[in-house]
Amino acid sequence: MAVRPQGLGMLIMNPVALFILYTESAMPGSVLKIVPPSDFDLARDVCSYGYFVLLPNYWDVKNQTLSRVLEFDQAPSACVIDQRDDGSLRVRFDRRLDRGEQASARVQISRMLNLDHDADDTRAFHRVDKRWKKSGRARLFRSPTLFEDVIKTVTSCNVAWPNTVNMNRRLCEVCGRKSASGAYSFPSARKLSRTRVGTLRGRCRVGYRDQRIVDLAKLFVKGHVDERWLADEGTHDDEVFGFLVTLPGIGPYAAGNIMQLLGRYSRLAIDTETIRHAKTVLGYSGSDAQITKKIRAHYEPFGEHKFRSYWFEIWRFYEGKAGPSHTWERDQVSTTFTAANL
DNA sequence: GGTAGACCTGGACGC
DNA sequence: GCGTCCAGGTCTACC
Repeated sequence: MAVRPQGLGMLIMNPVALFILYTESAMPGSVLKIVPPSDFDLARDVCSYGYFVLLPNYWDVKNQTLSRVLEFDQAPSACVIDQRDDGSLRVRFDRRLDRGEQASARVQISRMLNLDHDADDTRAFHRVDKRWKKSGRARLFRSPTLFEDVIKTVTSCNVAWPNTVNMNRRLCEVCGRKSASGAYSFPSARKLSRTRVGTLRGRCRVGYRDQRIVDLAKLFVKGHVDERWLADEGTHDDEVFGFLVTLPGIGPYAAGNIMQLLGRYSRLAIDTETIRHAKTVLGYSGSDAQITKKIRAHYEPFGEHKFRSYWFEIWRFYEGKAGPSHTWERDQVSTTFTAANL
């Protein structure tokens, strides 16, 4: 990959740019090759959900690569992921990984890119909703860990999108660990379980979410959130939803969103954005309660896939306003992401 | 079961 | 530059 010249001023102003230049000009670390399912498309499948613009994720529009820092027991490591002409993924790290770390990296990347979701899953979705067959959309981007997905969801509740962007940036900068290339990881559950609520409020600006984030982290550390059970096909969606709403800071919207991040698409995550979508795109009117009822009826035919049908409708609306999502510059998207701003 | 108000931040707005 | 208002989902108290 070619080294792209960048000004020193940009490096000073933008630590992510520093990371990109470093990783593209000198990759002293491990390189992994991952063979994804045949229908996987890095640009389309990364740029499919808003979390791809939240730190520590960084989508490099020019190079069409995903960069971020992954957490390992000993030390974090930054990586850059690109897709080769043969469809395989190349993952370059900023330091050498031992065998255990390489195995962990594969698990984290597989979760993040939804690589367990194979072509059969895609076909099943497209049989129910043919609108996305041509584009191939079926996967939704997520985090390397369920914990990060849960915290990102909590930081997206009751705030405008720019605040969510800032909270995640500060969580990484204040509580994350620095990689060899200078970029920060997303803080682990263990780290946040030991972080003072005053730090979260004062430095990360998470507001009243401070205690809830610490409590959530403690639940993860103590093993009270069993991802294996939550992701198990034998566990009914109602059981998962019922458990999630017992977690601090998780209400009906957040639980519905976490369910899709677990690969369970049978429920909607209805928020003000959904209502806006229903009014402006679907043409519904009435009180919020009436509109919510219409929304549920509208997506009911999509059954087990209804969240994806709903989400890709919203995503198409955003792309209609702002262009293809793989061309969205993070700083631009940080301030103009919701339909209210588009 | 339904509803009202508090929680907290940051942007928009008026002065 | 300052003060005020508002949006956003969850939680708690109350009816």
